[in-house]
Amino acid sequence: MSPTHAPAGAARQGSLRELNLALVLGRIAAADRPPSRADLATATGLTRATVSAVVEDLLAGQLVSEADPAPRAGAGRPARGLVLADQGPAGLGLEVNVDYLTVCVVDLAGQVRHRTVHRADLRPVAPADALARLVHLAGEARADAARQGLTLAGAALAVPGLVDDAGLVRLAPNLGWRDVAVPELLSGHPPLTDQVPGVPALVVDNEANLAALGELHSRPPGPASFLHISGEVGIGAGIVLDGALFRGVRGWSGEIGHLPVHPEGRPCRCGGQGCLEQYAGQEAIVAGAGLVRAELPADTATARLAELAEAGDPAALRALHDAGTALGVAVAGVVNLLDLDTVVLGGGYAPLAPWLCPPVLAEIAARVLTAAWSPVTVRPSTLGPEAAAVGAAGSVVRRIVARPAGWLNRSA
Amino acid sequence: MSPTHAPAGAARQGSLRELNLALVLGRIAAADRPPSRADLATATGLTRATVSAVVEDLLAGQLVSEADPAPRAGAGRPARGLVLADQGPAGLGLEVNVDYLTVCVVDLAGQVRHRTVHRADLRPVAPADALARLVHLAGEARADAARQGLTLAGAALAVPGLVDDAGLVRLAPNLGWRDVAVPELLSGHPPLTDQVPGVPALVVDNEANLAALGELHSRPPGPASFLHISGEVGIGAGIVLDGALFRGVRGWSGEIGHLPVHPEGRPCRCGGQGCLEQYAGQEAIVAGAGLVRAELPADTATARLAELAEAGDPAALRALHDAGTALGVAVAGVVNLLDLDTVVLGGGYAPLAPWLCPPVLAEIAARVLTAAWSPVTVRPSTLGPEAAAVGAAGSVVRRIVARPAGWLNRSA
DNA sequence: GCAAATAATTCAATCGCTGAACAAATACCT
DNA sequence: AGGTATTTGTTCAGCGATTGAATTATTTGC
Repeated sequence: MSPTHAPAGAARQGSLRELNLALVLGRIAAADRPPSRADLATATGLTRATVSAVVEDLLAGQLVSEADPAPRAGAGRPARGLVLADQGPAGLGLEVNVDYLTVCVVDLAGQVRHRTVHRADLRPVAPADALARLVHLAGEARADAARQGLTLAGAALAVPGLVDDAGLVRLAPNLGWRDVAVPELLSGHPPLTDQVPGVPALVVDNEANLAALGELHSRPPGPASFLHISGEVGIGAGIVLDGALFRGVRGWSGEIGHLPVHPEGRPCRCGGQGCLEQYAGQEAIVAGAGLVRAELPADTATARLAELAEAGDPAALRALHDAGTALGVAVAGVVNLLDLDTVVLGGGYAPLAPWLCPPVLAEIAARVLTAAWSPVTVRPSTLGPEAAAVGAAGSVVRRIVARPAGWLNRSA
Repeated sequence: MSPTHAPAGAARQGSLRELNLALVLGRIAAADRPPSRADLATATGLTRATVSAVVEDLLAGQLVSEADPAPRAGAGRPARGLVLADQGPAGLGLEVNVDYLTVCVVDLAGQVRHRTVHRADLRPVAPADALARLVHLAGEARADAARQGLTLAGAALAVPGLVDDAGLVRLAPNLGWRDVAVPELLSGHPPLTDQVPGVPALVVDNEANLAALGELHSRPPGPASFLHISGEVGIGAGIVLDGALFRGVRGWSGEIGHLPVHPEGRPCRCGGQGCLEQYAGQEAIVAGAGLVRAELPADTATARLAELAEAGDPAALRALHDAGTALGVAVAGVVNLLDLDTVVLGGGYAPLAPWLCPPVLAEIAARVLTAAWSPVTVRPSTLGPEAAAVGAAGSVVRRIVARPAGWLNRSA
């Protein structure tokens, strides 16, 4: 079952065009300046004739459009720049979290073209009702997208929990969800998006995974391999290796919160002992800072911590240092194992990064075998709290960019 | 820098044939019975005409050969079975370790066609001299291969240490090597193998990585994602994800030996504290069992431990249990992070597996969040102590199977 | 206003896959 | 024993996609 990089299927005549469509479109997407057909020809190694034919297909399919001629020095016929279309396919990103619902639409270029955040405590809400609200918001988003000339080609939903390949949410502890079959609950509602071959109608994935994807495709493009840690009540990690999210054998990778950092330490609700979550989770930091969590709305806990730390509160500083140290121990292990050079602190960790990074870096320096030769960067996420929803929508459009043939053949 | 799965280069006319050569050859390699051209056509989705043309190329290039017609029930013209050629390209595998040198030749089918083990204490030998001995053994291997109709198409060298992309051994502590530029030291010697386009003349890699590759390609084929742990004096891991070795950003992945298992515990020679190696490395087990390591040749320490454990020696059993527990803590963290379902104990751990597996499994059961839904298998390596050399040679032939066009175009 | 330069398109040639017809070789049936 | 059904493998015209050279298009510099 492991042909080791052998091509997936038969290479027929049409595969050539599919590959070159993806190649050319990928170059247009990756370029920092609208390239001309001639630029693309030299960049890809194809002839200008082929590039022209490929671009014609892409133009007809509303995947790219011609930009105004970029000013260029020297003689010669001016080039016509090609950019990703701002009309055409777009991705729908959804997120259910403890205290908000988010819906957003991202176009091919990665621009957020629509965004709704609906604040509400979702814990007492039944999953079916929460999803119904989401469907309503998604309907509005779709209408707004249509007004802007965008077609929703697929959707992705971020959930703070363990998700199955089939979209079954096995366990989302902080949301109180257990064995929630999302596709099934959605089957009574109108479809969220149009149907496009090669693009799944709805992908359900872990919030941390999708946030990592958002980071991967943010501008400027991040590194191809990194660890993205979302610190909320639980701690999740998205692992991006060689430009692709690594989901694990069953799609449950990234449970860094249950990495043992003190094997004989505090018992954890997972049944283990000394898990990272017990030392660097939101509750642990809040308690360490002497705050009473019950008095704080969940979404303001980290803001309050940042305030206190900013003001020099010793208990808060101490709590953040301890959490950073525990996090650093776990991260050092991961870096030793995977040889990553970048760690991104996201979610609730992002605003606390100024206080978390130093102890994390200290542990890395002390514990990573190769730290002397290859420095490890630890930095906060560049995306805001909606990273997961944006990453979800982005994963849809990245799929179209990576394999545009499906979109182009949608009506045929 | 992250085109996210975009094809590497331009898809020209010839790419089609290259892809289909790889597709068909991969099927032949993966089949458990010699397939006919018709079988391949249905399996790949290509037409029989195309398969015939592709197979003709493969036959001409000595990559496959026709087997005697396999007996088949029913009417019809008998099929001609296709098997990987036992003459043609082969891979050269080399290993330098503390107390032996190994050279072996593996053919396309994965059969070991030549093997030499040269026992000697390599620690007092200068790297250049050790490599010179290896070159001599490789020359004999090449001659033997030629007598068997095999052409060496590339070589891979396993080293117990951190290796650079360029073949620079940064650090091999137990061997006493530091910044050894292997390709440079070899440049004065005659070439180890023939030159084949697309196959590097010599790959230098970590022993644990290559042992994991050996496991991946062993018969019967293992899972596509697993963790292979080589327990020697140091502890190294090879991480195989989706059928490919994950080498990390700089090629230094797998340093599981320095995963912190007791962050405030015993100091480690890496500068950290409480690294796994201090609790589950060979020295720790030997000391825990009350043995004096200096009195044992390095290569007999594990054999002696296994003897004692077999005999029920309490100190040995206790030492193995403690080591297994520490190993289990580390493995549980890795499984939580990567969601792997198989862990292979190799190297010095293989003979000790009967005593190590139970505590490892116990820690996994207690600490892995998803253990209830997805059992994790922990088993000893099926390959012997020469796993790394065999894996090294195998990596060469797998590369040819994965991209046969290079071999076929070698003379053109 | 003309030549040089660069961009993009057109077109015959070529390569490799497809699909159908055909040839080859065996088992089953009468 | 002979004929038919069945399956394997090959041959060949057709076609889609890329190539490379020639051609057209559009601008700068002299």
